[in-house]
Amino acid sequence: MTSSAVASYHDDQKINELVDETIGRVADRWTLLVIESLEEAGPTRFSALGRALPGISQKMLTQTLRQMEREGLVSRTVFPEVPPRVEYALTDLGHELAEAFCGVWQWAEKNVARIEQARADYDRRQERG
Amino acid sequence: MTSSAVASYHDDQKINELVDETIGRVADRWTLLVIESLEEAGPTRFSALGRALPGISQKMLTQTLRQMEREGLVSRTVFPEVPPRVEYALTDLGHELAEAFCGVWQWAEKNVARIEQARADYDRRQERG
DNA sequence: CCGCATCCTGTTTGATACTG
DNA sequence: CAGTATCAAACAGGATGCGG
Repeated sequence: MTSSAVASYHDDQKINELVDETIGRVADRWTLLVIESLEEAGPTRFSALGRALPGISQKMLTQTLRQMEREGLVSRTVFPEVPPRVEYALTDLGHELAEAFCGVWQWAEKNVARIEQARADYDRRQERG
Repeated sequence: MTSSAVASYHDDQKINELVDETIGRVADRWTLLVIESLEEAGPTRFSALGRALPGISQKMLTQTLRQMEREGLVSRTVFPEVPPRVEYALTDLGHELAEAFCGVWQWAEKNVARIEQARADYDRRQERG
């Protein structure tokens, strides 16, 4: 914390709430996939992003991008052309988040088999019990 | 995200879907808080966990723990006593996930101010435009 | 003490149609 | 192309009461 304000117990509480809230927004399904896609492909236009995220609706894509823009994770650039073109890109903050999520992503990748196994075991136990 | 992670992503769509699904489950609000709480406090019983997570309902706590148990993130131990006692603890897999999430947690903690600022800027821009 | 079953409500999401 | 508007459907979540 770089804040010059007095660091009190209550400040810590407030910060934890902010952290929780932030993670809650950022840990969203589509947000994660958008981050991944932009990190991988660089600046991408709206329709291309939609194609890159199978199953997302236009509405959810718009909503997700707006929220991410508000959080400062992506930038939105409108090109005054015909037909219109809008490109989305990760900001520095967004890029740093992508890197932070790397650990979770790798964990998931590395442990897919263990998780599948755990589910299978659990479900089998349920069927019997 | 590392290039190897991205490469794997391209290599196997099935695994990617599993990874997405897994992250979707794990990125859940209560799941994160439960992981944090168990990582910090060690094995904890149901009611104590409820007290440690202000705002969670009994239903959501049960639901979250069941799902985590199914994914192999927590273990559930019933002590045949009167009154009944049930303790939850992180498995190795759960512990590793907690460590992986450290990066995201630290990112959020470190950037609370930047995000707040980004939101304020965005909202101000909206008011004008 | 633990936690499942039920009911009920508010939010989230998808489909569709329309605008600049 | 890049959205917005609207409506219905689906789902998450809370409250309550019961059972092991």
